[in-house]
Amino acid sequence: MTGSETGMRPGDTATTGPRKIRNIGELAKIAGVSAGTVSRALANKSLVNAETRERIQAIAREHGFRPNQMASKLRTQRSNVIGVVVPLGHERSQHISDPFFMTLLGHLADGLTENGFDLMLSRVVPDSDDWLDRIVDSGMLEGVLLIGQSNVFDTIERVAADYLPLVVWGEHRPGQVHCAVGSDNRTGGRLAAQQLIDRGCRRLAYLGDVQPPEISERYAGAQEAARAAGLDEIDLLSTPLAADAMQSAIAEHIARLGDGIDGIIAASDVVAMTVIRALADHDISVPDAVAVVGFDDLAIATQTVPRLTTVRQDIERGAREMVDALFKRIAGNATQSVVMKPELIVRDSA
Amino acid sequence: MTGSETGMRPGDTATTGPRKIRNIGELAKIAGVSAGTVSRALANKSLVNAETRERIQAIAREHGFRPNQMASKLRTQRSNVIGVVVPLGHERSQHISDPFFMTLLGHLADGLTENGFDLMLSRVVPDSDDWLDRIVDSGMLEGVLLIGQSNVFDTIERVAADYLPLVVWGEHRPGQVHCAVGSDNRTGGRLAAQQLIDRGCRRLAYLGDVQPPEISERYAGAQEAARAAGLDEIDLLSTPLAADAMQSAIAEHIARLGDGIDGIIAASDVVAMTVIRALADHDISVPDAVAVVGFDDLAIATQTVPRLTTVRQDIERGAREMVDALFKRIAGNATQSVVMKPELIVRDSA
DNA sequence: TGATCCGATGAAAACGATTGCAAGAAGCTT
DNA sequence: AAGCTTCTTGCAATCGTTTTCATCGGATCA
Repeated sequence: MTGSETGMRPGDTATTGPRKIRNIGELAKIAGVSAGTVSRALANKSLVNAETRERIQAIAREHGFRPNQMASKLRTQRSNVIGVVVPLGHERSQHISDPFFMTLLGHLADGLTENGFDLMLSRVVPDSDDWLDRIVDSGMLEGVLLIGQSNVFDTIERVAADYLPLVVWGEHRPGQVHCAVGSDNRTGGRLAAQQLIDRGCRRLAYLGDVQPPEISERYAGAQEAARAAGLDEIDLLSTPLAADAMQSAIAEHIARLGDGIDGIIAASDVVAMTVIRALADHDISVPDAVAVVGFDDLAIATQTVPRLTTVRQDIERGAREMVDALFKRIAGNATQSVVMKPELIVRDSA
Repeated sequence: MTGSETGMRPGDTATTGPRKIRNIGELAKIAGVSAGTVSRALANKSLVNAETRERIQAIAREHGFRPNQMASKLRTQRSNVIGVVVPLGHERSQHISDPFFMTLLGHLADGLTENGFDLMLSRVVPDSDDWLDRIVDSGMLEGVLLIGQSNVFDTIERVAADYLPLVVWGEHRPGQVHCAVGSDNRTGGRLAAQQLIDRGCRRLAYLGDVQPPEISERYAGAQEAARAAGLDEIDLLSTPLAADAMQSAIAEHIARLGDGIDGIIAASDVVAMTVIRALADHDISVPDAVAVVGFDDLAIATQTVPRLTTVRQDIERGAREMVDALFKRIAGNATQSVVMKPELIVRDSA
């Protein structure tokens, strides 16, 4: 591409030496003005004469000079950085490679960059109990987005009590302090179970880890539906959500499935996919012998064989809601939690 | 939920007022020492008397005070932040939700946090041609990891010429300036094709987007194997790598597959999975009628039906190599590119 | 003509930590 | 008792911007 052979910066002309400008003061000297003027010129403030402004910007461009952000952030007390934090409370290795999380992260990244914010990513193993405090008053972040409540709901509540610009993906419990964005998981769980019941399943099992509130609500919802239909209690086959551990756990569950289970509710699409794979290992046909419902409606849900019947969360909208709420809170206005209606998507697995 | 009603910070005692300490100077006043001493005490320097050090730390803990990072970073000229950048050159919407990328990102996050670095994530649509310059001399980053060369190889070369702490995931071309970590994609492509040839396939197709060097090398490698075996040229069925566009493109390719193609080489596992799904739509059995080989060996490769035969890249090791190389470069030592040997993993799809 | 006002610029004070240097106190040596 | 370390600590400069306030020339107004 242009200039790649000479190693020039994009704005370098052949005439000017590439001597680096280290700070606004040096540039000021070259331009024959004061540092203040340079600062204003580079920020495109109208206070400086249009002509000098352009001259200064030209010099900056030629030398590939960009003002030091750290100094700027320090002076203005605004970092334009949002922390996106994944608490790995119940599972050390989960999540960051989890497609659901990735999808959400992608949309968050879009929303934040559109608004001129950078995104600082942290995976945290919440040990010391002030993990969130450390993040919140590191002085680097304008706001924090938390992905999932994991098993640290109470910590979140405590911190949210004095820290406004915090928005969490997860469940909203009545009376909770922190602003959460998420789906109505209980309804979602009910939808999943109902679909199985409607297609004639009589004995259901739930595969997931009920530590995170989102997941346990889904289980509770499913349980409600089963009860309402006069079915037996839904078996809870506890399943870690981290990819590797999940796989073996599910394999075991399926291996000793036996006793007449004909419908499986999976805590997520990833679990559902793994379940289907495990069932295939035992030559159990889906959905004929056992029907399977997922949760999330990720991109992969349409790519499995058979395609997943699943409860859809609108992740893109969720990301938008999180970003919106965060900006309102940064501006100083509290916001309500957002609970989105989940939707059952019927495909082939149930 | 401890303390959530009173809004106390974790270390607050009941006796001290929760009056916030704003900076090191105020803390110094409270402790009856100078700011310098506080700074040293909080940094655990041995120069301060052990007793005063503890006293100062105790006060800090009580008031939940943490020194302002921006000021610290400005003064020390070290940010302890690494930029992880995804250039979306050829496809605006790809990647960040791409499981391969996510997996790599997860391992990078681990490697960086273990070393006490934060991770700043950017998706960039390289338009203005100084996108990378902007990132590199934003003054916020100690180093940059680039995920994928996309179609911006030349820009990377130009910037890498004067910016040492830059490591890229991707292909290493002979004589290239920038340090890349990646697989031997040509060999990988050859392995994939050879597997198909060995099991008797006679007419092969390649599904992928050949703009990114990694991908085009895989195609080239496959082509070599086909040629060596005396087969026809491998059809290149151009396929975008962004999830949504990919799906429809693949559906179309498969729909008019017809003419005797019996082996498909997919640019990635995600492509392979989508292909298998599309084949199922046409009741074409895998691997009997058409065999499919993927690339990456992601977690999903073992979960599909049938399981993917694929060319494995060791992503975890790749992340480690990237982080190691970056740290060496931050320390001022140039590093060589790392080209990892790919490995064929035979499962059920070919 | 003198009083205002305006637009453009410079000087200097923040922002909040870190750190080299110097100095004071103690302890030791001779 | 003078001279030397050895510890601790304070002072003040520094990192590089941003922004308030003052200034100054020139234009406008009465």
